Amino acid sequence: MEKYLAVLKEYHFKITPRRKAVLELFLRQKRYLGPYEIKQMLGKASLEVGLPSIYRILEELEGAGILIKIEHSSRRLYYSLCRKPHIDHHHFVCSKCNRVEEVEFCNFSEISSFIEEKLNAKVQHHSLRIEGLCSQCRRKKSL
Amino acid sequence: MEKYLAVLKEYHFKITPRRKAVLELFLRQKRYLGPYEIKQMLGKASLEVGLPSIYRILEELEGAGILIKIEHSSRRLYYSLCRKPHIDHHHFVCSKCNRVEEVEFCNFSEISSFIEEKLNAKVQHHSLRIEGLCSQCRRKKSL
DNA sequence: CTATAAATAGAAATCATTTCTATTTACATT
DNA sequence: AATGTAAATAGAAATGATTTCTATTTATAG
Ligand SMILES: [Mn+2]
Ligand SMILES: [Mn+2]
Ligand SMILES: [Zn+2]
Ligand SMILES: [Zn+2]
Repeated sequence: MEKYLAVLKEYHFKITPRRKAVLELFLRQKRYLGPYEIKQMLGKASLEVGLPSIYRILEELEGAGILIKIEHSSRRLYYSLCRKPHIDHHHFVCSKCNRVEEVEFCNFSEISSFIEEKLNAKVQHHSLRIEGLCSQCRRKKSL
Repeated sequence: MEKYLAVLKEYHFKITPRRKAVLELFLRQKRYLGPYEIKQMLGKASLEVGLPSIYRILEELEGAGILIKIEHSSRRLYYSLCRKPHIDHHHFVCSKCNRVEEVEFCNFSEISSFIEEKLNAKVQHHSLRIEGLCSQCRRKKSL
């Protein structure tokens, strides 16, 4: 937690109860959370936070490299703690239960240089999304 | 065109003026089009088509493998003709002008088996999005 | 030609996200 | 500790892409 508050200070963000509460939530729940879900969880802990504030805080934390965002195929936004900054964050999404897992492995350099040559473009970022059945759903399916 | 109408028949879709008009549009414009843009272009050609119809037709054509969809980071949907069915359709999106180009090259098998082992999951699909500057925007930037 | 299921238009609803503005708060500075 | 100020926030309202609903029209099989 202290580590993250320090990052916030670096970025000249004030340390507010809402920002701390959102951070704590992500530290406790080690998974992807959506804005409304976050509002509800904070509400249960008796901290009412407006949705616009939540959206803003999530964006700020993402900008500071604390959270990573995933645009789910349901077209909703989800965020989770960024365990390792400065590495690629790719995702495996279960097509059955929507669970999201991070994928670190990625051999991208070959594709990247292929594209720069073929399209004469400058590659900046890339993101890989893998869809399939997570271990749980895979098991259920075969029952 | 005949080729695509045959596919529609295969899928038991009726050949209607709207569906033909949408297909013709994609055959003429060799690029990604959004639903509203499509409505406007058809309107100029004096064929009024409701947006719900356009959304439905696009989904149907995608289901039949005629169109491919991209969920743009603007969170809007775009479609373009699928030149080669049964191959991966990955995308390069210009972060400046939003131009979309298809990327066929993809060495995915290594990542796929890594994930299946590591997560004990079953991989079904994958999509790769590369962002950067297209050749035109790259040139402008250096001017 | 007719019957019928599919396709369509248009209005309305949905709903995640964003914008706006008045009020409150963190915290740097006295 | 008190104060001033920019930043943060709530809440209401707007936005806007997409979807739903339903009455009407149409493609096409027989
Ligand atoms: Mn990567
Ligand atoms: Mn691929
Ligand atoms: Zn699952
Ligand atoms: Zn460009």
